[in-house]
Amino acid sequence: MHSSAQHLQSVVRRQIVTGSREPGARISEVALAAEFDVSRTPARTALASLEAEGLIEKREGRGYTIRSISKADISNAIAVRAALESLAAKTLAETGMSDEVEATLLSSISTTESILESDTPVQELLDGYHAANVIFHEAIMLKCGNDLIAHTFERIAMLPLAKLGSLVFDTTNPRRERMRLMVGHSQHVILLDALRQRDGARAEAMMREHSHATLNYADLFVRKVYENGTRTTGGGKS
Amino acid sequence: MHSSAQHLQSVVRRQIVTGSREPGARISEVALAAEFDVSRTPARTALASLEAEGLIEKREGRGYTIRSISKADISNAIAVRAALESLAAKTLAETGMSDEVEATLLSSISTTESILESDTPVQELLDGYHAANVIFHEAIMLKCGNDLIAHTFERIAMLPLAKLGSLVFDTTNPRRERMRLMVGHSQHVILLDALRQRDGARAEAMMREHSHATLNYADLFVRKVYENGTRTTGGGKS
DNA sequence: TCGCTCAAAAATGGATACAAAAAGAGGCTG
DNA sequence: CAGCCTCTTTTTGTATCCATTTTTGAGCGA
Repeated sequence: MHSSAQHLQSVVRRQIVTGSREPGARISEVALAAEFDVSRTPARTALASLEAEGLIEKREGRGYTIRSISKADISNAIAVRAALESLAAKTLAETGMSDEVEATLLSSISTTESILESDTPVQELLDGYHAANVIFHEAIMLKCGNDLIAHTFERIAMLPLAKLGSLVFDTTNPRRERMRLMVGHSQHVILLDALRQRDGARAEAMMREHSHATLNYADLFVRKVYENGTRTTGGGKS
Repeated sequence: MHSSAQHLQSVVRRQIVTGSREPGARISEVALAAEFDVSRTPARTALASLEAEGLIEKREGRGYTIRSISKADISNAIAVRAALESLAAKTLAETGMSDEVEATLLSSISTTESILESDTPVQELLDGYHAANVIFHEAIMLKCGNDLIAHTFERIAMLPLAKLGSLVFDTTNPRRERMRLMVGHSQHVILLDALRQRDGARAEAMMREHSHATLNYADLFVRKVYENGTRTTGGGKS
């Protein structure tokens, strides 16, 4: 089922977000085609798609170059995601969520609650929370009633750290991580309550705060990464 | 300098937004290629780009279909645009605008002010205001310091009525139109003031209100269009 | 030694040919 | 008469070839 072009796109995307491909490096159709032993056609398709995702840039007549992600890019991506997500929360609250969405959110919250209450090791804690977190946020973004939000989000989702799947963790400080996750969990609870009461303003404000926390944390994290080289976990399933 | 693919994309885009192409109709690569007497390669590129813009949808194994734009789609697009634009205003206020941006905004405001004070005919009034309005909003969106906002906006800008160039006017009621434009102008003035004072919260709130007015008006307009068939002006330069 | 020009090589955009897969229509069989 | 199977047509995905444009490098001249 995977066409050659989609396979290329997937592989190169992973190479870019994991840093296998140096930012600023150039990719040409011919080079990519030769590297994967396919013709230029799927290579061209893949590069066009990656450009639409914002991972590479097209230089007129000079091929594509890997975008180098700066601290500002990360902050920008989180800010945009926060704006979209708070709009989604507001919309969903005002239009009312379906029983299905409510069940999904509730299930996610139950999961994170039981995970946080248990005494699991850090890595397992992070993975479990991460999975439930993705479910929670995707349910809101994708089922909020404004399809354009989901559409827009998917277009920019591949930018590192903006993607839901790219939440960053500082495994060197388990206690603090656990606390941070508990705060996030409590915000999920409040969000669900606001959605149930169809309180658009409250849902919007809560989601905004929730995203803002992520931004603050990412900012701190980025500073560490750029200065000390701290590692990340909770990686990039697409 | 326009490549064949870009030309196709531009033409078909116009056909779609002007309604030349029936919503729901199918477009295949071969049909499009034959129609414009080009090969399938640029046709494929153009269709892929149009799909990224959200104007057409890809049905697996069944070609592309023209998306039919509903009232909800228009509201959704305006809501997303409002969220992005208020974020842009906030960002620009907090980071501080360059002298160049300030000059642009001031120039736009001067233009709309002189237009509104003069006694020009309706059509000329609308065209003049429209042009200045586009300059004002684009200056904020594109120069706010968050390039992802501009990038994101460009990806969704083609949805009818969400595009800056697609502001709608009800030419059957000139007095009311003039009043509406004056309100918009006054909001521009306030926005510039907030930006100058680097008051992010005020700039954000004002832009939100400004966009909200557009949404309300568009909602009213859409109702008319769908029920009475009122016409539009101020049309779609791309 | 520096700069200019011209040529060659490479890269992109477009055209076409080929294969595979899927949808539709029509006939065949139970 | 209905359901299924098959053949045809349509459509997509991929490979390759051609042309145009750009870049780079070498050589020559001042």
